[in-house]
Amino acid sequence: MKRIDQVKGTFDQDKDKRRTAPSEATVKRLPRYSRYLARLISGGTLRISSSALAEKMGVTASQIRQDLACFGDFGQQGYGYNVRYLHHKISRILGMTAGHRAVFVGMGDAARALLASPTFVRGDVLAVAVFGAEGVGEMAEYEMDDLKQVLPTLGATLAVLTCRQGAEDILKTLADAGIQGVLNYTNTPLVSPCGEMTVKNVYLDDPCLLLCYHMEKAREDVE
Amino acid sequence: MKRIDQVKGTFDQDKDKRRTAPSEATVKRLPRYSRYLARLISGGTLRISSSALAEKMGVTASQIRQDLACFGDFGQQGYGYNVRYLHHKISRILGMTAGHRAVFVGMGDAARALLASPTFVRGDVLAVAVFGAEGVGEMAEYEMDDLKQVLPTLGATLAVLTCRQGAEDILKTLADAGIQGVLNYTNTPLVSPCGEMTVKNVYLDDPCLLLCYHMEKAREDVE
DNA sequence: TAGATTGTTAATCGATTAACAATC
DNA sequence: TAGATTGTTAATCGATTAACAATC
Repeated sequence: MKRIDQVKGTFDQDKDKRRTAPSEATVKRLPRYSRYLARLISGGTLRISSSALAEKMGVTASQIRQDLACFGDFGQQGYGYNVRYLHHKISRILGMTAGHRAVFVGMGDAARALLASPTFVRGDVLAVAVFGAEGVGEMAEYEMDDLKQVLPTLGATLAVLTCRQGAEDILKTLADAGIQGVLNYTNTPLVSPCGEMTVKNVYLDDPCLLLCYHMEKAREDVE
Repeated sequence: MKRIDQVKGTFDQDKDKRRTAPSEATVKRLPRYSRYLARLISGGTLRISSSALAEKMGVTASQIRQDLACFGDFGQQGYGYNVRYLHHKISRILGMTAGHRAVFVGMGDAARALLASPTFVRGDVLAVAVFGAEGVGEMAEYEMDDLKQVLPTLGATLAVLTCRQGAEDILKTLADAGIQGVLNYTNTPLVSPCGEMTVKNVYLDDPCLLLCYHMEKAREDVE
């Protein structure tokens, strides 16, 4: 990476400018920005300043600008940010324009809930098939045993796991088939078996635990 | 707080020792620690050192000790931490011993998934009733219209929202009935109407968006 | 042009890590 | 006692905020 830039020399310096790499904290804020911008779009708002956005997001204007500047120059001095353009850019950064196709292994409640979320309803990620359970909507349905055979034909990039058992074996099969991302709602924490695959373990009661902590604290603060 | 301590003077200094307040980052790690400790308990492990725990959690031993030291002295020099004791302490910190009772407003897929999570299965939080939908397990069922009337009789501390509409009005009713915490799985972001209530908006597709971002990045890193 | 607001640099703040005395 | 490992203090690192020149 460094070497390529050195070869390119100063010529590309202004186009392909060196930016500070986004921190994980920055990345985690992007979905919230994206959601709010989507609201603004449906509300017909055309432009927004970093300070207006900051107020709505409960952060500082500086932080908004810093966060966005990691990825590019999306705004315009004296004007602010074009809502549609910014939303589009963030969608792109979040990989929502990559044409992801998802397969579901099992169809637990978490999977159903995910299918009802904006990302799937809008079709940013497309649900193409389900294995070992009844599908929802237009998804193709397959037996669990057909996973290995059918998977390579689906052009899927990510998988959603809500199966009751065998998650480890299934993960291996998914990796072999070139699946690049796995959302694991199973109670078995999984570790990616190879560098080409990213695995995210989701713990549905986490928000509940954090809520309870904050409730506890709120009570203490009163005392 | 400060004034009370000043009145107490140095007498209580060692008992009620001044600790650094836990950061939000620290709090967010607690559920993971708790989950892993629960696993160790069922596996029969009696003690664990900060360095062993750190390795499993993918953090440093320093961080483990700092995180825990915010809340108390849970370990013992030369020994490490007693697994059961530490798990119990973290449960307590996370408010899991507070006897929380939850009511469900609606019974969407997210609510169902939550009911199947360890927190509810273990009974750390008790599901007592559902309004406007069919219940699961032992929950009492009520019409949505009965919310205002029945709520005060249930002794509920928190509410889980998966209703299709009217979330804002319902929130008001919940607040009036003294509900202290709300998990909102609705697509309408909610803001707490009063200081006694903590509201947590949950966005189910967030993990999916972050996964897609990391997939994108993983691909770029290869190039 | 004047006003507004960005992208960016420097200053501050907070969180993580390293180191070590205390002590089981 | 010797070895292990904590709780804690100091050093480092990174993220947030403030400030401002660039510029639309």
